[in-house]
Amino acid sequence: MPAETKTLVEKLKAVSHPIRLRVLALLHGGEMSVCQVAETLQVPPSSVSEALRELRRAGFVSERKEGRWVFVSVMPGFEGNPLLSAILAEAVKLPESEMDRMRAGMVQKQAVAVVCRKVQAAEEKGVSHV
Amino acid sequence: MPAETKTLVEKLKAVSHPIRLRVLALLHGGEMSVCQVAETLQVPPSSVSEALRELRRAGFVSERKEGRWVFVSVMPGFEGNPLLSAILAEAVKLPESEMDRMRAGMVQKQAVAVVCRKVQAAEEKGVSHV
DNA sequence: TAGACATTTCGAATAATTCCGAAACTACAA
DNA sequence: TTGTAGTTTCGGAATTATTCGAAATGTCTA
Repeated sequence: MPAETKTLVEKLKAVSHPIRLRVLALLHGGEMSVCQVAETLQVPPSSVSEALRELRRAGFVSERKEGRWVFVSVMPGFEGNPLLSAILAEAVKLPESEMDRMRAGMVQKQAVAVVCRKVQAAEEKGVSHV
Repeated sequence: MPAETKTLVEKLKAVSHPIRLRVLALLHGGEMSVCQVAETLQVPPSSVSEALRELRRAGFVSERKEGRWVFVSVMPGFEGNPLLSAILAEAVKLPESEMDRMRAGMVQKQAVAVVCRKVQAAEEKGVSHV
């Protein structure tokens, strides 16, 4: 199997997944830190990290490190990428993406540090992540 | 998990596969029978049938029965579907799609019945399908 | 009707993915 | 330096996907 196919297949695989699609749609609304994404989607940070790894490999998101935080966003220039644009356009229409955006609105009203500490505290009390 | 997500995820999964992508790219060149696709891609008919089932479920191909043959093609009106159009545009660029198109050119010079009998005969002689 | 043919479904072995807690790693802060 | 917070990697059990031959199904033809 030639290398190029694998590349397109891998890109498509990267978005053939509920959480990864939600992450992509969420980032369409703007840059966020990993822990903000985890809090918004109500998913463990390790799962978000793995989702982001795949999306990064596919060339769909980029990252920016700032201190101990990693901020991720949709790859700059995605407007010129018809495949990614089409996927984003569909992904943001999903009902769970709308819910995620609502929750993101609340999350982003708080400082990054506050959000992330909250997640940690909830986990220590045994609050489950659906 | 809401139904709509599953739908988009399922669509993307349907094309996250080397053979299914090749089938889609091949059909972009025009309608073909299942056995013509199998002969062109050098893949067993049962595998092609399964690939087509997924693509049909995703709404990417449609079929037309004519006697004992089933002719499949890219869903009519796909030009108005940005997601499918973007996927097709990438898929037809793949090197193996170019090779498939070359082989398809030879396959289509012959009558459908001839092509399919040939496949059968080859299999009886133990010629392997890569 | 019997037989050939195109296609689909089934079975089952093998491989790949998914998921999340635990542990490791890194940068900051006291 | 010690601790803490954010992130990533690892382990490995559970689930799901892939593959193709064999068998089943429906259609044509002699």
